[in-house]
Amino acid sequence: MTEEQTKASGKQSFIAEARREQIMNAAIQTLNEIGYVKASLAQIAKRAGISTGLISYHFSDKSDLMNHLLMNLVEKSATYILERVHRTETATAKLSAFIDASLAYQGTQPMHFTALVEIVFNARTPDNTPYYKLEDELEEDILLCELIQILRTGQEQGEFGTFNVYVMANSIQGAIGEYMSSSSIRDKVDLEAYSKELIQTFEKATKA
Amino acid sequence: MTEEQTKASGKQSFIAEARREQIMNAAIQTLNEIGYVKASLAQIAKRAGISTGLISYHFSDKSDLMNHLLMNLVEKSATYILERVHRTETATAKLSAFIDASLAYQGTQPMHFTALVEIVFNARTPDNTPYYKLEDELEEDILLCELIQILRTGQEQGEFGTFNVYVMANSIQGAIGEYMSSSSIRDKVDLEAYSKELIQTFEKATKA
Amino acid sequence: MTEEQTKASGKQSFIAEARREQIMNAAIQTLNEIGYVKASLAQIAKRAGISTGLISYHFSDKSDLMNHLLMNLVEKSATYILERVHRTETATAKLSAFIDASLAYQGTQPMHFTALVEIVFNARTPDNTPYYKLEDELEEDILLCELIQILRTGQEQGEFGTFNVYVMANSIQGAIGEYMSSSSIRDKVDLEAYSKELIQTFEKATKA
Amino acid sequence: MTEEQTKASGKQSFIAEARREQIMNAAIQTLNEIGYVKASLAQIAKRAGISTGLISYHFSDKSDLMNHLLMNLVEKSATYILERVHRTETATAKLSAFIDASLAYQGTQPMHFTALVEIVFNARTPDNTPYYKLEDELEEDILLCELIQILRTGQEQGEFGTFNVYVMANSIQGAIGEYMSSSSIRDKVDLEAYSKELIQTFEKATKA
DNA sequence: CATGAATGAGCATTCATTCAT
DNA sequence: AATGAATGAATGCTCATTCAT
Repeated sequence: MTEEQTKASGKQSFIAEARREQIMNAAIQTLNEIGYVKASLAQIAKRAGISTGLISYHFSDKSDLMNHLLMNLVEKSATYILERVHRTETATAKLSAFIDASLAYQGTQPMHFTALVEIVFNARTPDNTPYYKLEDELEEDILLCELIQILRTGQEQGEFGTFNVYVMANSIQGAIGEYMSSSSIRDKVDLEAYSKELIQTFEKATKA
Repeated sequence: MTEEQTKASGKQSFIAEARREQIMNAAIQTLNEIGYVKASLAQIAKRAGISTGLISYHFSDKSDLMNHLLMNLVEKSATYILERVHRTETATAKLSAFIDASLAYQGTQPMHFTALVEIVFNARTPDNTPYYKLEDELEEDILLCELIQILRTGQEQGEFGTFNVYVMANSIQGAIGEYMSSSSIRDKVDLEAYSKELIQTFEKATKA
Repeated sequence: MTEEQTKASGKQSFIAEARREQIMNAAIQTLNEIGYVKASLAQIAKRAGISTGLISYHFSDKSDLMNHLLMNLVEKSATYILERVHRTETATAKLSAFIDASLAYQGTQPMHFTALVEIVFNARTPDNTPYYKLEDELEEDILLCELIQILRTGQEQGEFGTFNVYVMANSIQGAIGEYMSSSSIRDKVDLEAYSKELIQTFEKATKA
Repeated sequence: MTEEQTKASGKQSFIAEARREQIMNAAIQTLNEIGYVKASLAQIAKRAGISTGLISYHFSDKSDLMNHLLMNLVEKSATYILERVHRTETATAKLSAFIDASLAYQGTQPMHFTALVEIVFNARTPDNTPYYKLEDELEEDILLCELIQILRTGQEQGEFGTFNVYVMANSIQGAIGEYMSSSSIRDKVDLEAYSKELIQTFEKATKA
């Protein structure tokens, strides 16, 4: 590749990348406003202020768009959470940070979380397997691995007692996710209080 | 109403009810196979072996069908779980029974659970509010109330320590639900083991 | 045919005739409320308080129902108008009576007139010729013939001047019909005043 | 707007406008051939040689298409008639011109007239009020106003006698319209003869 | 890179009609 | 005589996608 071509393609992919970003943001907005079922390319295009065809130009498919968006959302949330977890030292502190950061991210980016839920619970692979039954190569991968690692380390270093790390990790994730899915709990307990309570709950559950 | 009329209308509504049941079963199957987004009336009719128009004859709407199905599924699971909970006496036993029965129901009726999830996470009210952000008048209502009641009674009778019952109830439901949504945990831990571990986890978390 | 059979079939056709009458009345109501396009058998049945199938039982076809209704309406209006025309003697008086009775009938039976208009301007023969372009065997037949006869007699007896009787008859009918089709004129001139004016107009137009 | 933009948008809307025109012409043809009731988008599309979806692309609705067509037809006929009326001077001449031009237009554009009748007598507002009971903002508006104005001026200037202008105008329009609706008169009297007779009829009826 | 035009398949729904009861 | 159940075709409409410009 010549230098000129590099420049050219560099510029093009910059523009293209900006456009893709714009489309994905419009998709997030659309998913929040009308949900996955009604989130047609036309609706997304309308919110992006562009033509429908342009989405097809930048993404090979509707599912391609949704996959890219999903990866994007997963990556952002994982980055946010892991960054806060890695600042701490002990397993107990890491666990607290994990719970706190997970909930905090959902609180600061509720549109991102809703979009993620809409995709995970609606999108399916070409052979009709739903994403929520796959959960490989997704957030769960990275974040669940981290969580398992924290629990395992805590057990090895005597901070935590004995329990099945997979079950515990799964429970923690379920408890975190449930807060966002259920509005009834959000009406009764605010995010900060929920976070504190959850940390206490799992400190008791994990302690030696 | 004369006896004859009773017979006649009884038979008629029996036929109609049987057909509605058949359609709802086909809908469960369809939701499992291809998901809510693709679950068109045509697809459901195909699986029921009937014409599309007949669904419209028995249900005023597609949303009417889905709402009836949702209520049906919620009712069945609640009946199953509560029946097992009510057999026990102490709060601790009730909590164990609740967790165990919830997981057992999902284990014996995985298609029902998937269908329920598909509806809750995809259906929306006419003003576009997703069902999963409503969560009133749903399973959560009855079962969550029961769970909260168990926790509160346990605290009053000194079986459980102090914690926010709403947060704890929510965490328990999240931990239970996560097992069905995540196939990675099901590959590593079987239902019975998961149930035992989860009971231990929340016994520790709730104990005085 | 034995006497018994006669009785029986007489009773049957009496019941049947009553039912047909009921269905046609429901059809009139339906045509007034929602118009020909939306006047489905289901809508008519709903207003008659019977099942859809019963209409199909009593009328071979939807067009059969509409044809019977049309004939019925035409007959009723013709009877009403001709009865009043025949009471008078001179051509001038007959013409006045014709105009007055035509408008009076529309005034006393506006639902009948609307139903008639809805059918005439919407129904079509199997080969797609619209009824309003046929106008044979219809009201126009009987009433137009009468009108032409009145005009012709008037000319022969020197009451009227020379003019093309077909054109004059057509104009009179158009002027009468327009009053019911156009709400703007009904808002400005009431039925009685319109009738008087119209009579004067055509007295001037026809006089020797 | 720059010159380029003008050109571009001009060309684009030209293509779109041509397509809309084509669709409306196909609709006229369809209304003539099979009538309003059967004039589905599919039938119109078939006659236009395009896909059904393209009609939905260019018109928001079926009623939108019909409304645009109606306005189009009304405008064309009004332009034709008024242009001929405005060429004359006296009220008597204007009245003759009005009658003659109205019939002539129907004679040269019989498909347009039929299409107009089909729409007016079948289309309904969203609240089910038929167009023929509205008759505001329609042909009647412009042409009826002109007709009333002619009659009023004729009376003021002593050309015409005393009569209710609304009733006379309504009668004239009824007499004109009836010629097109009734094939029996068309079989007996040709357009030109009818026109002459009608002019004479209303000259007598209006004269001082 | 971007658009608007266009397609054809699919959607939920309604329809006239038939038929067993 | 009358019903409710059932069908299959047709309706208006939206969709993801393609393509010339």
